[in-house]
Amino acid sequence: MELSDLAVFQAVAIEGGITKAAVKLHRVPSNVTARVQKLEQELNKKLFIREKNRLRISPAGEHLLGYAERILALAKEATEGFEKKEPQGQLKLGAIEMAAATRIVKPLTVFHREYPQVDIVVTTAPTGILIQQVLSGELDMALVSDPSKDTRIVIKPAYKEVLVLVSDLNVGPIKTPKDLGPEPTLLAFTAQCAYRTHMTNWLKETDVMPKVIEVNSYHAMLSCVTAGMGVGIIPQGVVDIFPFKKGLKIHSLPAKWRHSSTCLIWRKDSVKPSMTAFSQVVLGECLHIKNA
Amino acid sequence: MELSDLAVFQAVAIEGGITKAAVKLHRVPSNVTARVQKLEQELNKKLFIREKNRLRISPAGEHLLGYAERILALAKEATEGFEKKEPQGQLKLGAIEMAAATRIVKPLTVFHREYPQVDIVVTTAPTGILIQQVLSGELDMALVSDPSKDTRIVIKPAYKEVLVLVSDLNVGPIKTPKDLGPEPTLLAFTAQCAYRTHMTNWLKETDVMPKVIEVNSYHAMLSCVTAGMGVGIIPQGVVDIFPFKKGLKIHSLPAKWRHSSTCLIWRKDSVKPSMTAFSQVVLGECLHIKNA
DNA sequence: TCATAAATTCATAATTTATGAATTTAACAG
DNA sequence: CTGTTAAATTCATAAATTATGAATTTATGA
Repeated sequence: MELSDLAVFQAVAIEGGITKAAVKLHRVPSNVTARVQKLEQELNKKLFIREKNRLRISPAGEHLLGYAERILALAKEATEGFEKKEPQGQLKLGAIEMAAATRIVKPLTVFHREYPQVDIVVTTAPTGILIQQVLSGELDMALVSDPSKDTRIVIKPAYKEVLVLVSDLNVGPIKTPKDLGPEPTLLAFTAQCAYRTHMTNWLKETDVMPKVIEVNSYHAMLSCVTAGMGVGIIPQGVVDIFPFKKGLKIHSLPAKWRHSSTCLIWRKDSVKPSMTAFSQVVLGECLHIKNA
Repeated sequence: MELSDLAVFQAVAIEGGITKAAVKLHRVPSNVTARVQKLEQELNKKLFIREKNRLRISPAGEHLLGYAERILALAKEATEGFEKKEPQGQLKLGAIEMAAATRIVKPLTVFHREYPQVDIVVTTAPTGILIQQVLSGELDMALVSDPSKDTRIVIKPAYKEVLVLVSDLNVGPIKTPKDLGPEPTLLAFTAQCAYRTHMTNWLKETDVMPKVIEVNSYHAMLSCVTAGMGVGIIPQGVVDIFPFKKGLKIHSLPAKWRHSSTCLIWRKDSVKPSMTAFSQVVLGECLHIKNA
């Protein structure tokens, strides 16, 4: 069964005869007969009742006619709807843990209020993984930290993050890696995390090799820091929303390691309306924050 | 664009490649490539983004994929749903004026309560017209009076009607046509009305030729009779529901002309579930009435 | 550098669809 | 009763579409 079969069948049903349908379809009557017969044979159902050289639709025909109308209408909508620029469908977003916890909340709220018909899916992962997923099409867009240039990808800086070192209250001031002691314990995310890379690069300057405990949740990490398990590196914005921040001591990093840029990225060649709309919301939101 | 094109496209999108789709569809990869390209050319849209000998779905492809899923699901439902015996769709009923006013009300109520998904359309017309419409397929079923046999039609007697002569209160007893006076006025329906035929046949027995006023509404007719415009022939059942029946005098007809049978008819060759269900409701209802 | 994997191109085979002439069947007009 | 018209159908064949397999291209990875 093909769409053209349904169109022929529908024409016969609506026009009420092979000849009239043939005229309407600009085909020859024998062809219309043959296609109806082919359909009937395929479905093993008489679609029309033949009587006195006339056709009358049968109950099975009525059944099919209802579907034919719906199917053909959908097909028409599909072929004609390509130019629609309304955001719709699914929007697959990725974000680093930090952005998912703080930055993404406002734009998500605004976007969903503006375009409730878009189904949003947010997943979190470290920057490296997110970039791969955007490249492979698993994700439409992602908020990542300091992505390296890639000709296939559009990179729009969205938020400036200030990274800080956090420790428990008993630790003295930390200015250089040496201040962490001989074998410091670092609480950090998975190795692909850009912030962790910042931290270890800083420590490498003075050949300090930390013992790393991987904790893939900021809340868990900060709780561990509060409990004196070690130090962590983290954006200031996350500390601000941590409920027990009074138990934390915050240390500035040297200017070289202090900054990080959270960027919105997407593939150059796969842009759909919902993506344009989301980027406008994020970047607009962003300007607003910067200006405030 | 054909359903098979959409199926091929969908397989490529879901399987994530020409080769895998070809395996799934039991086709050769070159064929799958060709069909995707044909679709792309037809729609004038790139459905996939080609990169490094791999395919990734494009925004236009995602758009089409959503429709393809819906269209193919509908097509499947259409081909598989022929055996469904649930009443559904439209049920086109016809009834003579008398049945529409009285008999059909109860079964219609019961049927609609039982099968609310069926769209009922009721039209009224005289018996002769109704039979034609059932034969031509314009109507699925009809309630008509005393239909003559027809091999194409199933006839099920549903109600026994008792016909009576009605006049205003000033008229004396009517036993024979002569009692109507020299040139009586008959209030009646259109000429195709079976009851009117009964009446004129009775009058022919004694060569009385009435003057006929056509009134195609029982209420109007009875009102005219009450006003003394003439006499009418009508089923007892209609008189019973006439609000001003106190203004009417009712005269029995001789046994030969007294009876009429209201029958449910339909074409032998066009039976659908909603028709079976409706006939059961009417005929069951009927038994119930007879037994009471 | 070679082997592998995926998509594509292209010539050709297989299948499907369209056409036109001839035939069948019923309604209708004279 | 006969010829005319109108509709659907049958059938042989032409036209178009779709499927196949061999060869080619392009990127990946050992």
